[in-house]
Amino acid sequence: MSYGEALVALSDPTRRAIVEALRDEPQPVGVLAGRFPISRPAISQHLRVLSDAGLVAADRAGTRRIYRLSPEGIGALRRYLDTLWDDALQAYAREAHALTEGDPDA
Amino acid sequence: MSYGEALVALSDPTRRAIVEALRDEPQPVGVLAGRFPISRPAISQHLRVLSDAGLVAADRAGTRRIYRLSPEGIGALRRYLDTLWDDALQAYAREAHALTEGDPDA
DNA sequence: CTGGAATGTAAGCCCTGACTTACGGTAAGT
DNA sequence: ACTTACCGTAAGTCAGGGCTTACATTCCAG
Repeated sequence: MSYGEALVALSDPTRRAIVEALRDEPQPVGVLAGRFPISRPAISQHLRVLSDAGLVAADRAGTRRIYRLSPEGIGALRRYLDTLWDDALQAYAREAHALTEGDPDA
Repeated sequence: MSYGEALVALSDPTRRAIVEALRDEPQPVGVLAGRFPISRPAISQHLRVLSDAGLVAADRAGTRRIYRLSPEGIGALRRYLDTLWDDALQAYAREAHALTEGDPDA
């Protein structure tokens, strides 16, 4: 049950933008920082949060660290939402049934 | 593209707990507030955020408001994560391919 | 129509977290 | 070995959001 960290990580718009940037291709921190109006350390801190949530991962290439999307955290979040989706549909179905049938409890 | 609001809404642990409580069955605000160690107005504020994100919806029953899960926001978030999942798998496949083949670019 | 129950809203406090600058550490180049 | 590039970490600042109390609103009961 680690989807909580992933949700916190993706709640920040800057971190979502970082994820969006990594959708195209893996990128080192410096290049990534160049795409945003904030400092490089701030990007590093965001990458730390995203990494802890299992949403991104880094591959070392000399002194550089190439970050890429990681299926780990994304998959966990996806599985959680799938079950939540099922429950939401059941609630919706009961609602529709109650309205058409006029049956308040069963 | 309203999954941003949903992510912000679900980033709070109390709001996630409210969603979990609503998975069992729709509940009025008062009953819902009884399950948490915070005040009732705080619950109302959380429900407001969840409602704006399309994660929950309310049905009026007299002076009560019965809240339930709503497929709207959950579905939007699910669709976004599906596409992100695909891109993450592609990145992972390229990574594995590069390692086994030793081909750094193509 | 008056009383009370159930809920949303307003104003204010306080703490978490996002950002900055400064610094430390590691790897490549000469 | 020295320098330079690239990156993570530490400490401090400041705005945003979650919580509370107080108030406004709506609906049913009598």
